[in-house]
Amino acid sequence: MRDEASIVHVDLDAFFASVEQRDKPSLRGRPVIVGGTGLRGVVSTASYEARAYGARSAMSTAEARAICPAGTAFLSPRFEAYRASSLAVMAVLRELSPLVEQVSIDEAYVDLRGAGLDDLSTATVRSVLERLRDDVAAATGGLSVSAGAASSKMLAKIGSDMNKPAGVTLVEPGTELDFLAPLSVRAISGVGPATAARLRTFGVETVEQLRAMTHVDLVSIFGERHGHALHELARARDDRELTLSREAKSISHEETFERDVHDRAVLRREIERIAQAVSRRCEKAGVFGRTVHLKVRLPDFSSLTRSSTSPTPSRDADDIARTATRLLDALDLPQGVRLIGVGVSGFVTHAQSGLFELDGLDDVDATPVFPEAVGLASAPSGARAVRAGDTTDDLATPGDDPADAVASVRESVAPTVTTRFSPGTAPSWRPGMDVRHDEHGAGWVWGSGRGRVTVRFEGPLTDKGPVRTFSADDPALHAADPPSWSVTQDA
DNA sequence: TCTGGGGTCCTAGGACCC
DNA sequence: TCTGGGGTCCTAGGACCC
Repeated sequence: MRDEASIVHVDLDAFFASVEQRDKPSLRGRPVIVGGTGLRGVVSTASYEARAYGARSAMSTAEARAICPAGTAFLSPRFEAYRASSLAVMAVLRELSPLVEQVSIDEAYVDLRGAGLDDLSTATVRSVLERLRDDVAAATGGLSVSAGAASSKMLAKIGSDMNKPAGVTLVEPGTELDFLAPLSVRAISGVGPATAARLRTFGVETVEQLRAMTHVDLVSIFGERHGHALHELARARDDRELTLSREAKSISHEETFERDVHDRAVLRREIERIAQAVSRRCEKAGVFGRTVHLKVRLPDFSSLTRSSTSPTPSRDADDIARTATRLLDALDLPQGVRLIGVGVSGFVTHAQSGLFELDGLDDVDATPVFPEAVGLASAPSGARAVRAGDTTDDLATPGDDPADAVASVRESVAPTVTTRFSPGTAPSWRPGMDVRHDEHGAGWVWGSGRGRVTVRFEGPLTDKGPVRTFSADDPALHAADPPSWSVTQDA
């Protein structure tokens, strides 16, 4: 917590609806709802006229239709228009101070310590807020913002919400504890419906009451991080600085069906479509992901998530769809599906560089090598790159033993050789490489690490999942008869 | 009137390593 | 032969935010 009110939170009022009213004069003064307009749509933003009838964000559009009068406009969002206005607002903020944290399309923090002001007295800060409100209106054709200034992020945010719309609130330094005391615990960042309900069971509804709970109790009820945060924030202790830039950690897309879907062919087609959208966005962001996520929401609104991490980063739509479909196929879905979503995380900025993180170069000898093995790795500049689809023969200098070639490539550049197996024909088995669980279908063998062999199967191997690891001295690996597996090209 | 879509962060358990 | 504790990675689920 600072000793001056130099953190500002800026929040656009009824943003989406206000943009619509600005752009279409016929909507001004009328109730406007922006959001999903389908059977299962929800309200993103309700104009203040619509709020007068009880419409709220996150309410189902069906309910909003029931309570709003005839003449209410129900509009689908126009994100391009909102983004343009958002950019204009952020530019105004950056003009004031370069220290801006954009939280969402309609919200940002500004650190006035970067504004080059002569002083940070409450009088100065108040006039800065008022000018900011006018500058935003001028830059956006009349959009209205509310702003709060305080000694911390939490209090600035609470402040910006207190006098909406177009209100400016300054929490005077020194008054933080009194300001916070009578507020609902919901005012504290990180207290949502579940935490509030839990606190209510202890008779705690206000921040003042929350302060009476001990640190020990809060941590034991809510866990280390959350419990500690509650204890500190209730006392207005908040030293969070602005996060000026942030890199995306995941990219996902999901869609709710108008009616629950029971047909798996429909689900698979939807996964393909969504994977294409996710793939395009990864491309735009310049990232490749190692983990693919599948999300399924059931008709009872419960949801299932499954994920799969591969040593090989990718953003290829077919790769993503294949993995997500495999995860889907392992689910039993007798009730049908309400929503399906696909996401990617574990980003790297270059395809396949993740392999270097997967496996060190210190255990080459422990790695079984097949002449047919397909290398999947990339090399630092100057070294021989091993591409997907390379075989060990490709890696070998003519006349050399391919196994030596792979070993040398591994030593110099490629930490891992991935080999795909399928059951059937003549085995290329050797000690240390047992894949005798052939009743479970095809799998990948990672010849990785310290005398161990890791096998990842396409489907669930056991109820514990698709991975099994064998240690080098596992008797199964040294059994007399080799299992019937053969190596095939991993396209 | 039934509940969107985009994210982030945390927890807990298991596997594995040291 | 038994025992321990910390750290990392992965997975699943849940809370929260806008």
